[in-house]
Amino acid sequence: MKAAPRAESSRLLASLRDQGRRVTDQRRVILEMVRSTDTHPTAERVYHEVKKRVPRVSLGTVYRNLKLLTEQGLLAELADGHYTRYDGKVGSHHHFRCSTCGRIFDLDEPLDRRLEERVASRTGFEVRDHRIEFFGRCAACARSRRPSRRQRGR
Amino acid sequence: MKAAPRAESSRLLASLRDQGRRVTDQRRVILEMVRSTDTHPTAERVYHEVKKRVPRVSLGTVYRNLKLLTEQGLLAELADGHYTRYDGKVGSHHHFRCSTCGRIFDLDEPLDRRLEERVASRTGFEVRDHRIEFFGRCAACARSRRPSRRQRGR
DNA sequence: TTATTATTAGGAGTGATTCGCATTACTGAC
DNA sequence: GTCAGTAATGCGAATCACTCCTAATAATAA
Repeated sequence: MKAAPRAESSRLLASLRDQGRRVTDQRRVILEMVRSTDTHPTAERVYHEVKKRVPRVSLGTVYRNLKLLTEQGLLAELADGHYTRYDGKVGSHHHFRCSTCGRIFDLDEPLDRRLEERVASRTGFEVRDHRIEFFGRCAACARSRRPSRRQRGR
Repeated sequence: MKAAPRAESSRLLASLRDQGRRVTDQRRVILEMVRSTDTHPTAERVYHEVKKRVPRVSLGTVYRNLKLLTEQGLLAELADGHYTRYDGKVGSHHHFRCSTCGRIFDLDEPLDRRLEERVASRTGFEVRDHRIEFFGRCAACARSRRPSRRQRGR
């Protein structure tokens, strides 16, 4: 887990306080945890990580706060079949999903807004955003011919 | 529901038979139902539609067959938060998701394979496919300012 | 410090999906 | 056509991610 962008997280949490919400340890640590990694963790995984710093935290609290933080735009959700994954990187970006090990990688491929305009003019829809999901095998899995680490794990 | 592409479905089911699976009414009707619509139905919705033609069908059978047909590549799955949706259009194509009414529309925007090559060369991953998801409001919802039909429905 | 009230822990509840198993019904061999 | 073998079904029970309820706790404002 990379160094947590604490200052940035504090600023974000301050915006919560302005809306009458409170800043608890649980809430702060959950936000920092998700923002400090690019592994798109599930709620269960966030729970286990947060528990290391806040041992009394409950799973329900993790779910509740992930939901709240997502609603507030501080986190993003990623539907992944059985689980919901959370993404600390809130701005538009693309993903690569390894079909062997199941990991999801961030890509820094630039967004092409012209795509949105084209779809908008062809369909008459209001297009606000788009996201590309690439599929295949990540470098590690391609090399080993076996799932490299955790298999389709959380 | 559009006219079902029966002949085509039969051909697909024949490929199942070659693998030692059997072609039952339930299986055939489920495949035809999903392939005959572009509404990306949930299992529950498939169940209700199929029941009209095969009244004794059970929900478990619908789930079992949707899964099987997906594994055989005759259908595709679409993770949609709470539900799994099914797509009878198996080839690569893009989607537009209306954030007001929740409907998912097929787009005929062409695939740009150069994107895949670019990601592959930048990351060292084996890129096999990609899919773009556009977000916004569909024409009907944009017009009415209210969810136009079923709200985030199945 | 105190009052107010959002938040929490923990457990019960929910809802989509899967599983187990007795029964049914394709299919191929005779 | 009959029969054996076995895939598939129906139905209820089980699973599992997630949400909800409630009494207890703790952040905040005065």
